[in-house]
Parts: sequence; structure tokens; C-alpha cells
Amino acid sequence: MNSQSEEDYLKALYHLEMEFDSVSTNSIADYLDMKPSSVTDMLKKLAEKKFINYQKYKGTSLTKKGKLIALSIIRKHRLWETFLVDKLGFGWDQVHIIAEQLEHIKSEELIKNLDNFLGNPKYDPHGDPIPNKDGEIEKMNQKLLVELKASQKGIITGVKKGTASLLNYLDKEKVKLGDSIKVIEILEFDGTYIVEINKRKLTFSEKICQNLLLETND
Amino acid sequence: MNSQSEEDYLKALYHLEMEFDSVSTNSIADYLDMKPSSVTDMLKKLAEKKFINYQKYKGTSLTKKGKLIALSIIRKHRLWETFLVDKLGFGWDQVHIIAEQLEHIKSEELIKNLDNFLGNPKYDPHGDPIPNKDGEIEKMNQKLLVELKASQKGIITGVKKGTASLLNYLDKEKVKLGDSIKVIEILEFDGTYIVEINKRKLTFSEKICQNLLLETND
DNA sequence: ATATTTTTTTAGACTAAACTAAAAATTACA
DNA sequence: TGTAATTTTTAGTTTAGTCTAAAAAAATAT
Ligand SMILES: [Mn+2]
Ligand SMILES: [Mn+2]
Ligand SMILES: [Mn+2]
Ligand SMILES: [Mn+2]
Repeated sequence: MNSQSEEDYLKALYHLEMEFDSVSTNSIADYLDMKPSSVTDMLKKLAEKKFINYQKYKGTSLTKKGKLIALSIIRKHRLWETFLVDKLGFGWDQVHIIAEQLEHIKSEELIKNLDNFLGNPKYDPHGDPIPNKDGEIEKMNQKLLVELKASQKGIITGVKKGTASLLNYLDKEKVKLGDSIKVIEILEFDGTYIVEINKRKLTFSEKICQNLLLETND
Repeated sequence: MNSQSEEDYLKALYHLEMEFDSVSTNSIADYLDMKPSSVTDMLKKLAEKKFINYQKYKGTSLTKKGKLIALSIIRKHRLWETFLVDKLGFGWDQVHIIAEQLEHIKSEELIKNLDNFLGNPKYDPHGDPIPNKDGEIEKMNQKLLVELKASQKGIITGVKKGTASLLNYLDKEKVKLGDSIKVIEILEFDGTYIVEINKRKLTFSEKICQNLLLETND
């Protein structure tokens, strides 16, 4: 059985590998808010367990085994987040810290039953795809709204990391994940987007457009 | 914030205080499957934090503060058990180990919302009362079936510790917690009880009667 | 190509929570 | 009441996971 700490490291490794092409000791330390020396210690242990490929001074990558564990933690995290929002009435922005604890509960049966109870959801409340029990995860064709030109369309799937307040704003504007969005016009002056969502015209600042994630069909 | 281990000790203390009038170091060690020396170490720490009254060689008791924490863990344990059975379809006998982990998740809001989601249940799936958020718990007027005489009545509230298989048996016989039970006849020869539950006559061995808990109205 | 800066690792320390073995206190009983 | 048995505590060890400070390696800049 893996410890909570090991699981958090593997998850961090996975997220960092997604975002950057090389994962350094310092980047892990930053991500987990720990000291690089602590990270080195843990990397040695994870390498010992064959969860990562690690050679000192050379950086790290998850092995197949390590990636599967990371994905199983992510699956649990996102299922619990879905539970908290859909069933317990939490807001989008409140669930992450709680799921950070719940993701470490050990019981295969629990997750199987939770998944069924939730109706086998494909996406979590932030629009992130939920890996299946075999660790398969949908690779999203994600774009930022700011990358679209006038008349292009997409489906709102989420917001960039660290912009929880944007979710709240969308909520207030009655914009939900899964809503279709179409660019009507882009103002040259300040990059403001005029878009249509649910037959309503809305105006989004450039900053919003830089943080709103869409799934597009190209 | 208290550690998982501290919480498990406080809960053990609470249960042992309920069952026996004095709580010894060895009884705690037995209960938690640990060595007495480990228990002594923890008792010192809990005394330091004013969760227990402890004087070496003199035994232990929970302070008001300690009892409140114990009850909050028990509340969480029983609410999670209720969730697992009522919502996720687990059986009575499967939920304890999982709740043993879930009870340590830290979030007031989570428990508040879970409680509402479950419809503010008063009893857990084993028939044990769920403490309220202020740590108030119903003192049950519990009896064993074997204590009843012919023609007396009660409501089935649970089974004694360590008799999970009895719950399964009751399940198979379509007997549920909350069902009313009336003693029809007690066979002198072997102490077998003939009882009526839901208009049906059932026969319970003496062993069953020694382990079946009822709420009575005396 | 060398020196400086940055990154990473090592060495050593600390805390929490467990353990074993031995000592001390308490309890039981002859 | 004194000895033996039992219970409890102490002393010292272990492991996991963190830290600080210093050393070593790698990357960058002159
Ligand atoms: Mn976590
Ligand atoms: Mn999420
Ligand atoms: Mn527990
Ligand atoms: Mn229970």
C-alpha cells in the first residue's frame, strides 16, 4: 500500500509531465510546497518502488506503473469532486481541498460504487476528464477562447488553473460547463470578445478569454 | 488539528468508557491492537493536550474536551456508514473498515452537507445513534432479546459487537433494523425464542437472543 | 575556458508513531 | 505480610517524512 505522501508525489509528477516536457526536482518542490531536499529523498523511494525513472541530476519521469497509480488517484479525486458538487451542493471552488483528502481513501469497491452512484460521469465539476478504472483518460482537444477567431465555435469545458473566481463569475452569468459558445465579434481596440451562449450575447474581456477553456472540433 | 492516530485513541477511550467503568492501558492496547508501551506514550500526549485525565498507574478518563472530539469522530463515522449503505448500496458488514478511514476527513462543511443529504439520520446502519453536531447522543434503553419475557415487545436496533454475521442472517430473513418484535413463547428446553416480526413467526436460538439488541419502552 | 550562479544531492537533525526489552509499580494470594 | 504475578512505565530503537546547511554537479555567463 502506498502512503498518502507517495500518492501526492505521483499525482504531482503526472500533472507536471502534462504541463511541461521535463520535470525537475525544484519544480516538484514548488508544486508541492516542499524543499528540494525532501523531494530528492522521495524520488529515491519512488524509484526504488519502480514508480519513476530517476537518475540523479537527470530529472524524472513516471513509469507505466507509476502513471497508473497517479491516474487512479486523479480518478478518485475527480469522482469525489463530482460527488461534492452534484450531491452535496458544494460550489466549484470549494471542493478541491476536500477531494485532496478523500482521494487517499483505500477501497476499490468504494470507488466502483461511487462511480455508479454518480452515473459514471465523464467530467469533473471543473470540466476535467475523469480517467476510467483502467487509467484511460480522454485527451482533450482544448483551446483557450482567445485562440478562436470570429464565427468559430466551441464547448466550454473549464478554466485555467488558479482562476477559481472566473468560475464564480460564469456561475453568476448563468454560464455552465458544457454550454456551447460562438464568437460573434472581436473588438480590435482591446481584444474584447462578443460571444453567444444559450442565445444570449455576452461580452468577455481579453483576460477572461485567456483563461476560458473550450473543446473545439478541429 | 489532531492526528488520525489521536482521533482513533479518543474514540477507543470513549467506547471503552461506555462498556467498562475503568479503562486500563492494557485494555486500550487490546482494543487498538497495539503494545501497552505505545499506549502509554499516546496517553501522555493526550493528557498534555487536556483531552484526558491521566496519572500514571492510575488509569484514564476523557475530559469534556476529549469526549467532544471523540463524539465528533463517532458522528462522522456513523454518517459515513449511513452514506455507504443508503446511497452506495454497501452491506451492513462492509462499511465499518471504510468508515474507519472516512471519519478522519477534515471539513465541518462536508459533514454538515452530508448530514443534510442523508436526511439527518438518527441511527446508523447498525442501529447505533448518531451524535448531533454538539456532541449530544441518545442514550438508548437497550436490552438484549434474551432479557425479554414472553409477550414483551421491542424494536430491533442492532446486534452486539463482533457479530456481523448475525446481521447477514437477519437480512436473509428479511428482518430489518427498526422492525418491531414480540416474544410469543420461550421454550424451556433450550431457551429458543419464538417471536413475531412483521406478522411472521420466527424461531431464534438462544445464541441469537444473546446478541440481538432491542429498544424497549420500560 | 574559467568563473559564477543555479540546481540538485548529501549529511545530519527532528518529530510522530510505532516497537522491544527491561525496570518499576501495583495487585493478588499464600 | 511478604512474595509472586501482572500491569504499566521507561529507555532506547525504528521508520516515514520532513527540514537546514553544506557539498557537489550542472548550467550560464564572462
Ligand atoms: Mn492528496
Ligand atoms: Mn477538478
Ligand atoms: Mn479511524
Ligand atoms: Mn456503526
